[in-house]
Amino acid sequence: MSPGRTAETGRSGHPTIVDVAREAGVSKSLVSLALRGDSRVREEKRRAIQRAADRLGYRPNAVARSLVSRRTNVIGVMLSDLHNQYFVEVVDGIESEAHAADYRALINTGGREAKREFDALETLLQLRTDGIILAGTVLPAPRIQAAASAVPLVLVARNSRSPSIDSVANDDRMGARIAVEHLVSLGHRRLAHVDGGDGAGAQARRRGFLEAVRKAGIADDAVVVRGDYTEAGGADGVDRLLALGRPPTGVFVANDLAAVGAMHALERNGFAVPDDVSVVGYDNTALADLGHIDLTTIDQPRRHLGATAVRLLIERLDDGRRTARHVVLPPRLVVRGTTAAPRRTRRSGR
Amino acid sequence: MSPGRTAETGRSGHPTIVDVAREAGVSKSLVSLALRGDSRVREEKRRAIQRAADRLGYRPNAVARSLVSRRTNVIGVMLSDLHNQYFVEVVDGIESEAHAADYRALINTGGREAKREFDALETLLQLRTDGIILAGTVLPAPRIQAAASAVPLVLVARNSRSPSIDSVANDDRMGARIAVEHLVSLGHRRLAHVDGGDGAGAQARRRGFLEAVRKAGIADDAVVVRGDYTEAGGADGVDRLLALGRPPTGVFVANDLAAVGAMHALERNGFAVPDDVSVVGYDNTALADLGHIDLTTIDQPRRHLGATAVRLLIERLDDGRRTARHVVLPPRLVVRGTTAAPRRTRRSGR
DNA sequence: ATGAAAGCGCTAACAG
DNA sequence: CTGTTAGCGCTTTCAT
Repeated sequence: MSPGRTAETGRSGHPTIVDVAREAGVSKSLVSLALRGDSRVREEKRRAIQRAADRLGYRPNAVARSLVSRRTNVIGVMLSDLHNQYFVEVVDGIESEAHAADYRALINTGGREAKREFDALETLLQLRTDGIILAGTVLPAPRIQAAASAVPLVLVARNSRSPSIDSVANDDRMGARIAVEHLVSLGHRRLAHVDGGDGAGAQARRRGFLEAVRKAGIADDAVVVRGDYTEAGGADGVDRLLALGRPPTGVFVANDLAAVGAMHALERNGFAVPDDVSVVGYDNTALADLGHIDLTTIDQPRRHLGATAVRLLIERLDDGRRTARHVVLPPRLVVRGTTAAPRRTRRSGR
Repeated sequence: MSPGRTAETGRSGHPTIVDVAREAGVSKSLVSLALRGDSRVREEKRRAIQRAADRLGYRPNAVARSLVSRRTNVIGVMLSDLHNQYFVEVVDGIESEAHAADYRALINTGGREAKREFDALETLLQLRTDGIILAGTVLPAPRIQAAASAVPLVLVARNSRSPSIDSVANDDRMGARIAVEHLVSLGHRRLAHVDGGDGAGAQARRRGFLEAVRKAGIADDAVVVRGDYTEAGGADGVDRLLALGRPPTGVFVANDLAAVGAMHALERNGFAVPDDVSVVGYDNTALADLGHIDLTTIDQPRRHLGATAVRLLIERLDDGRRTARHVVLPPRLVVRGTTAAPRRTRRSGR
């Protein structure tokens, strides 16, 4: 059907470098050099070879190329969970940085199940990806350690206990402190934290909250209730909080999704946000930016997190770094409509 | 450091089949057979070889294996945009179905930019993935056609014009009809549609809306205004709608995100949802299920869409199908809190 | 049941 | 500048 499809192309269907060589009347090594733009091939020949390749619809076989060059030029990314909006932007950062360094990123997910995550990681390992990024994994440390001994590996959003593995994370403790400081500066003195249970970073956020209220001298009026990173977790946390009596005027919730649940529960119980209670979330996901929600939250530099992970890999791959690095990126406050001064403090005119 | 790391492992770092053969005192072909569980290898030998492999930490090199077997056992997935929650669940379906058929799925994204999508697709092609799934791509038809001539390929959420390419999609027209029928059955007679511009499936949804209002005999009171698949698009659409005067009592918005924007705009203009105006979205994303939002919407069987795409691929890969198939999956209504009978029709007691 | 040899498509010395 | 020769790590006849 298509023109120029007359040449034989081997039984695999795809034309190979040998087909191109025959078509152009040169040796296959010359084709190899020419196609990769080697300077010692005469321009005229190079063009002729390129034309022959185009005529045949030749496409380099990355598999064969990788086998001999011993590098795939791909960075494998194992994501625990794509449903978490958070990781999507991390991936953005990974892809653009990888692209800039002439690597491609290939993604895999494990759905927060150790077994599936293990398979996903193993796949990447067998594929001989040049480096691996593990984002938000629930894999046990020894497994990660073992993988890291076979290929450069960096952990995103999980502090590596073993100091030998590269990692890049957000400073969750600082983020929690910033949230509290914001509420305090608004005049709030009675604060609560609906925590993230044992989700990633939840412990650090809890600790940051505690530190900050202590520093502000309002620790006696502060309370932490259990929650998790889901909408229901946030709502339940608020219910638990309200059952304690003496409701706070400001609530810091472990993440945005839970904060939305918390707001809903608050309103259901007759508390207006932010008039009666101010709410601060964490992560600055797309959710927080919805007009309906308009949530004050703590932003993590997600794209930057992803880009940094790639850079760490490349430092090992191309620059020969051998010792581990642990990068911690600072979060930042994004003020929206769910925080305001507490009622009793507000001036009537405003 | 680690025990058993004394054996030589070739200069590439990873032990190979040859290392295992030497360690076990057999030939490399026997190792190859044994490791893949071939029945003509004596059980005793098989175990000895397996032990040798474990001792060395041998891990098969998928690159080498693919080169000779001419298959990679991977399905490449090019996703236009991970930010769209919609695709995430499609991926779930893809991954689980692929896994069940002993394939792995590797994902790539193109960010809705033709240039980047092209690169992503080319990467998958050079990697010689056994099949390719294109989900929500903006790539021009000829490009897709060309790729499809090199490898089995299926389109998700985009009807292939060229009847030679497999596709699986949602019946958007039917979905729109169902939305209208729901509103009509509630008693609404004055309907509007904030459309999705030229987003994927937007045209079909618009057409379905028009068909349904015609069939219900309320076409004269129906209006379509332009919007797009974003929150702002939905809000702007409502503004445009209200500017027309004579507001509708029911609005069908092109997707959930835009519906949220529409609701916000409606409320900003003093219309209560659903008391004054009912709103129906499309896609049934996680957003719609939030307590705060609680949006009536049309559900697409997303996981099923993804799983079907994999099945279509496998039919070609393993069952030798040669002619194209176009699968269309039916959507379904999910009633939540944003739809109710129009005010003037409601009985006072209720 | 096991081993020897050939070769997948490509790159990389090494010669001319 | 260009062609020849070896492999990369693995599977696969084909002998034994």
